[in-house]
Amino acid sequence: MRIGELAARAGVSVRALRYYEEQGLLTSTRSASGQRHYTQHAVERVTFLQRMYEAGLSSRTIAELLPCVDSPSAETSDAALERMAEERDRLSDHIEELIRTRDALDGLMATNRAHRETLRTA
Amino acid sequence: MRIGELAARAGVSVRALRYYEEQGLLTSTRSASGQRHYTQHAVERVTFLQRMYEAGLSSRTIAELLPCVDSPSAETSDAALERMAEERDRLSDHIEELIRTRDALDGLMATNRAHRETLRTA
DNA sequence: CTTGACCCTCACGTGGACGTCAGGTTTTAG
DNA sequence: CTAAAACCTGACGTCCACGTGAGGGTCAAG
Repeated sequence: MRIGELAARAGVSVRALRYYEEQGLLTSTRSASGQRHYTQHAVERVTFLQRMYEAGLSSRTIAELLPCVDSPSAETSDAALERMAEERDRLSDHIEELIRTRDALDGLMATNRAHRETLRTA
Repeated sequence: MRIGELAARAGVSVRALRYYEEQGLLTSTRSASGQRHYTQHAVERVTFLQRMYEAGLSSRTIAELLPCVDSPSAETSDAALERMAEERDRLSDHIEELIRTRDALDGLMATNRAHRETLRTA
């Protein structure tokens, strides 16, 4: 498929796909005229990339993880696996922090609603 | 206390505090010479702001929530409370997404380690 | 009374993941 | 065969939470 279709299927912009390639996160074969072509597999690759971005990883960091994704347990993936474990732990900490933040918001909302009840009863 | 001390206590930069004030998220009294002075309460205010930023809220969004924080159940906080509930839900969804991402990373790591075992045994 | 730490207000710089316009080629539908 | 739609490569624009000087007052200590 061409870049427009991949963009539609993966739910991202064409510009984003070109950017991913520029960052070494996504490869494509080129037709004689220079147009990018992708396989079905590219869709899940892009989904994976989106997931990593959402987790707060930078393009550079994602690039460091890719050997681990593409060729499991190759010699070169030693560092990648370590990096992945590192990012996983960072993500885990972040999740816990966000949960505490959600609790804080819940507390604030409860306080407000309690006050509201007080006013209505008075 | 002055701005330097608040920065140290809250663990943020002096620049950040001035920025928060510029965005209407933090107020200060000024001395005759124009220097900012804060009360103890400012420390927790800044901590709250940091928490909101970490949750992915923008300055504008945080500003919309503040009436709810400052004067619980005032007339003006109706919209604020609704906004807060909205952001809480958004945060909750985000947390779940991050957990799925962590699971994905765990799966990748497991696959890699399994391959590694296979290679060692062979 | 001077030195050094701290404070002030502009105001431009930064990094990252794209958005967007320019100017041109290629593919597809009719 | 033609026009629209889709694609290409630069390259500058955007947003946002600050970082970072520039240039100049302020305050406690010696």
